[in-house]
Amino acid sequence: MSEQQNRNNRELKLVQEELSDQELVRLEKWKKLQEKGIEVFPHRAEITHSVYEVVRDFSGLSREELEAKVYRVKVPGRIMTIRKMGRATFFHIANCRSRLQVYLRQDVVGPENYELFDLFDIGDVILVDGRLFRTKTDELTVLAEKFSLLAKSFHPLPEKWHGLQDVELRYRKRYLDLIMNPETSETFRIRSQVIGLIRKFFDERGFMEVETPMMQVIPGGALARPFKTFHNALGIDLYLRIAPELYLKRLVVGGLEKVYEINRNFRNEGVDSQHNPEFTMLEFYQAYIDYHQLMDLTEELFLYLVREIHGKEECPYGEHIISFKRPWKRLRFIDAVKEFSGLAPSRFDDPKGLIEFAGTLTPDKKPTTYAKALDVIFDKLVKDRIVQPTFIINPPREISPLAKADPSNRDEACRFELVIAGMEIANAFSELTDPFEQRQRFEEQAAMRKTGDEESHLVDLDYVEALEYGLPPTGGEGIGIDRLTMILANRQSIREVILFPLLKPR
RNA sequence: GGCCCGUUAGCUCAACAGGUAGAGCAGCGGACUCUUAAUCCGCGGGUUGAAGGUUCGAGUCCUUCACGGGUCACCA
Repeated sequence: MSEQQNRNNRELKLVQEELSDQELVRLEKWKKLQEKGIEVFPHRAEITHSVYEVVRDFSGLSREELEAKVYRVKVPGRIMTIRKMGRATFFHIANCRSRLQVYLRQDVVGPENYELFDLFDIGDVILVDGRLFRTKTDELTVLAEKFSLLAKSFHPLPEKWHGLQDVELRYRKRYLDLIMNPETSETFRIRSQVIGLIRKFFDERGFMEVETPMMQVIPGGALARPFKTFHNALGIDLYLRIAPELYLKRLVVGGLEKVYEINRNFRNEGVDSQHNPEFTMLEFYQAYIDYHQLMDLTEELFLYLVREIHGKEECPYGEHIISFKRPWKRLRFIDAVKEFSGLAPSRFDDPKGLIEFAGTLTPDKKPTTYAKALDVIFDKLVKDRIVQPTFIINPPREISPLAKADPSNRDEACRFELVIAGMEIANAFSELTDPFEQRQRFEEQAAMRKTGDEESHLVDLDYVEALEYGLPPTGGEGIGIDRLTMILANRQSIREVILFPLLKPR
């Protein structure tokens, strides 16, 4: 049996079992194309430009320039619109970035080829071979001399004017979202830029990019519930990492004085517009600096990103304009709470009363200590009110088990959180390097765990042992890439900056 | 997990107070060689998310379930 017959006998069955009239029509067109001996899914295409490249490289040319010289292109793209007018047809092809008009004339391609185009649909990917010109309305257009099919599309595309609006469909079939909605591909282009620029920034400063375990025996470095899995051959429980922190600091002990990692973390917690179970984190560590120097470095990094991406030192976010001009506000945690919580100053002299008040804000998990009460108040009442980039410095030591205590006030940590648009974007500290103190802090955390605090830190003696070999003074910081991208791409939900956010299967 | 909202043609949306499920785009047929949300004439397309219930009659009211969005709780 020849390959051709084989193909014709293959059952025409799409994943979706009940087909609409439009899908049946497309299957019929596919059959007709095969009968004509046309390769519906060819192996390769000889192209000279992408749609984007045509638009980028030739938009500057005038009608006269395009007439004076022949600019020939072989450009692939997906058919997005078709306007047929008898023996001439205009249509647009697109890639994820740009659109290009094509002019098809019967007298140029011949009656047979012109008729063949009737078997092509909106959504098909085709190759157009022709020369560039400008229409009388001055639109850059390819006058097609040849065209061929690169892939048949068996389903109709969403509506051309409104695009794909259904949020659930946009996430489940992200490819349709990318085809139909230019804002979506623009968002992910920004995300890619953010990550590329971060690499450039740190590489230029002599940092080494590393990868540390995603599967860990003791999930440490943050306070969150982990995902659990099992390794068959070793017969041990493993956890997907909630943070790379403790491994990166082991590397600094090993003499890698400037390291960074951009990778996924996994936290088994709720899903909302700021949380996805897997999310991307940048963590970097630099020996011999403290958290004040980290603030300077952070300002430099963000300023670099926003300049490269937006060409200025600010960007819009929702109703706001976020300005990254230096220096950013540096506000002590306790002062932030006192200033923005709306509570009378005297209430902070009554720890018991404050703990009780904080308990009313989180009835499911009431704080037990003054430090935790302040943390709750900060989260519930303060964070949302901070819009411009602000370093919240020196939070309570008790909620910072991996940070150095401030020598001038042992109750505070040498740590900051960076808040922008009400979101925690970064978290950084002068790393706790004293193995004895680290062990004691772990044990305090273990005690809290016994009293039912599931999110206290686990004791990691292997890590303490690494500290016993000597970790030099080190500044370390984590930056949430998804949230950072939300800010820079002006998107209000984390699902808008993650290509395939977690959804329940249908 | 709690509460609120949503789910109608391939897509975007209508459908009063319970009374024959509609439009635009897309599709099909026809006209049209500079159109661009092309235009003009004609046609087809629905188990109204699922299952029950109330009613003479349910897209609409009630119950349960599924998925999604918002919000609160947990977390970054």
